[in-house]
Amino acid sequence: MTRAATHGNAGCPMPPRLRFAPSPSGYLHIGGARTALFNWLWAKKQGGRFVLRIEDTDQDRSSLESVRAILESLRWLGLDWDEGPEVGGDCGPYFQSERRGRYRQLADELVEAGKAYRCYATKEELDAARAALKAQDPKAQFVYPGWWRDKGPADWLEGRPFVYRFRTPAEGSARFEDEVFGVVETPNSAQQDFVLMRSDGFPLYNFSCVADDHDMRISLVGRGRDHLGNTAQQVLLYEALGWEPPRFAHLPMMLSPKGEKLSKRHAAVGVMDYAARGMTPMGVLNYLARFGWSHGDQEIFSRGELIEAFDWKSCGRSDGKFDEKKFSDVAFEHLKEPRLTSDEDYAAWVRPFLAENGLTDEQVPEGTLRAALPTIRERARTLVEAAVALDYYFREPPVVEEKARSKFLTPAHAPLLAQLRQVYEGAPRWTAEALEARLAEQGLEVKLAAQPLRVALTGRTATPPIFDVMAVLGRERTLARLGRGAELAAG
RNA sequence: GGCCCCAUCGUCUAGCGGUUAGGACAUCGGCCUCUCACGCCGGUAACGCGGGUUCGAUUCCCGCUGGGGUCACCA
Repeated sequence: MTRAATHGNAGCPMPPRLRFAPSPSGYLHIGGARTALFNWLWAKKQGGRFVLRIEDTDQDRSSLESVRAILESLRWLGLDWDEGPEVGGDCGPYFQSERRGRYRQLADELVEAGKAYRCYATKEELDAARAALKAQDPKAQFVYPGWWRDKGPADWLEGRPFVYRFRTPAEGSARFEDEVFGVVETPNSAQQDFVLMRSDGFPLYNFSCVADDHDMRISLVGRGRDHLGNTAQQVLLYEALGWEPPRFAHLPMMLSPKGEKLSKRHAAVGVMDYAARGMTPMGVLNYLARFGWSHGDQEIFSRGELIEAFDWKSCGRSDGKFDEKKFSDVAFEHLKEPRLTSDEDYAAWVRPFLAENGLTDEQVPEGTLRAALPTIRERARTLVEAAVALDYYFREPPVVEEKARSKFLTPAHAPLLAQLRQVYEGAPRWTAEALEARLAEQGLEVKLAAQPLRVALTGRTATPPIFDVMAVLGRERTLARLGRGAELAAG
């Protein structure tokens, strides 16, 4: 039994509950996807539950459109959630905007217990104080002066808007043991009386996060290191509310190649951008998994292997830089290996890209597609490239590149092409080996015949081994294309 | 600036006191070859600096430097 599997005061082993809690203020980017992945992996490995919660407490930045985009990305990645939007669960609602009553109730309880207080200072007053301080000392850091810290109900300005502030203990410190970073301790003196709820009744992150993680019985919170500092405040809140905190696991951050915080400015960072580029979900997941986590020297993992091998203890602690080349290579590895992407899955993944190029499903028989895949797997780094590589197998007639034609389909090649057509018309067996052998039997050299043959059959100078191509095309289409090639060559 | 975190090839990383410091990507040679790829073989390339501890530090401790995060009525 692992520590993480133990939760609750009875010490009885319970399946862990993990969560991913994005704020719907844009699409899902790869950093967020990695956070979701690690939590998902641990839930799968431990037989726990993976909860999806939408942190839409910032009205200005949240949108339903973003919620849809995030759900779409998670589904594409195959990171299914056991509880959350569209699937429900016992701990709902899973949108924070629908849980405001609970936050208000908890905030009032904290006030009653003397752990929080109402602060009637207006934004204007605060801004003025901030400005005054800056005027005196531009480098000074403004902290809330505590105007309402020691006041009580008798001082409340009924009818006026107010925020709830946490009464941070003057002494002591917040301490927790992170699964990745170990013991982290922050003195309370470094903390000011932070706001719990805004005057419009919406909670702030640190408050709603604690309330929901508790109410949703989350046993381990895995998130980015940018939240490491927030954890101290949250630990203080758990103490004030008399709750046992969950375990925490912070992940080192994924930075841009230049070492800056990753953002839209750095090429593609959205999960669906990579889907559009023709990567598979596992290609993306594999790269993300190996970022800040390792398992000996193993680089490539299937979904099952990832679940089997994942462990918070094997996560690193230092931030890393995103590397497009490595990402591309990992994604390629997944396309190349039938062990990682079966022919069946590959066919299903590549069809939309073929369709994008104007090849309808009727033009792409499943049997031919499956037969063609082994010939292009090691030649296509993405599904976009795969669709290009597969094109001539299905397009009738195939597109003939001008440079290829002018080099290998000239009048001088016409007799050879005509001869090749005859040679293969009489071929008794139609397998790659037999087709290659037939050439020598008829006194023709592979070296001399290959390129004209290739261009006549595919319209290109670079393709899989030409006899493999012929085997996939079949006798009828091969002979037809040879005939057409001979005609083109003759002019 | 306060608080917190981090530090091995260009990049992702292995290493958990004694290793010729390993792997992967990238890069540079070569081999294979009907083209293009794949694959294979080989090369270049790293422990930030200074103190300790120790018979011995990449590894443990301290300082420095460097990088990052966070200090909102954002998350």
